[in-house]
Amino acid sequence: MREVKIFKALADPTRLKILECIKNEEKCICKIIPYTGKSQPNVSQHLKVMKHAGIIKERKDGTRIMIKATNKEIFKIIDQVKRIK
Amino acid sequence: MREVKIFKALADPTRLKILECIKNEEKCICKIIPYTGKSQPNVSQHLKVMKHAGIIKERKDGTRIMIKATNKEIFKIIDQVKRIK
DNA sequence: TTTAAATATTCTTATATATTTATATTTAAT
DNA sequence: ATTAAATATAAATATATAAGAATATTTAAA
Repeated sequence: MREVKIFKALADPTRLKILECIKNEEKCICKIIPYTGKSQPNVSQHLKVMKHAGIIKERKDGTRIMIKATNKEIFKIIDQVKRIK
Repeated sequence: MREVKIFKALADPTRLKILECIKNEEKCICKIIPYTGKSQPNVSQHLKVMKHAGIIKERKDGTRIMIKATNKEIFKIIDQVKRIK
């Protein structure tokens, strides 16, 4: 069930923070790490979860890896959930 | 973080099935149980999770408890996630 | 007021997930 | 070729969540 995988990917504060960080522009992982306040391996794991759910994708830029949302629709969904009720 | 709680409430196949069951009409828990194919205590726990997230509410009708979504917006959100990408 | 139906709670176990620490890999520049 | 920066992986641990089994509670009706 793909929906479940997507909802799970969104059901974590650190991952929502990462998405917030890449909401307006593609970002290097090295920028995402300090934004979340978490360790590098921890952020790496969270990115993996979102990658497997298909909600983010990456692009190599030398040593750096740039992350962006696969589909901007995901931000609308998050906003709708925030506004609910 | 209320969003996280809502996403967690949606991140489970049994709970999505329960929501699907009450999508069009308020339903008695006794109808929801066979629909999910899970045990009564298990369904009771899942309902509790969704109640605490604020996405469903209940109404007593004699011995029965009728369940419905607090806000129909939740179904739109689920549909959007299903259609993503 | 006892009984049966519907539902909740508690306890236990199994599994999944998040986090940390340590180490490995990759790439570009020297 | 070596090194440094960026990132990934692995292993260990802690915590959360799901599910089953047993029992308790509530309510209406007999």
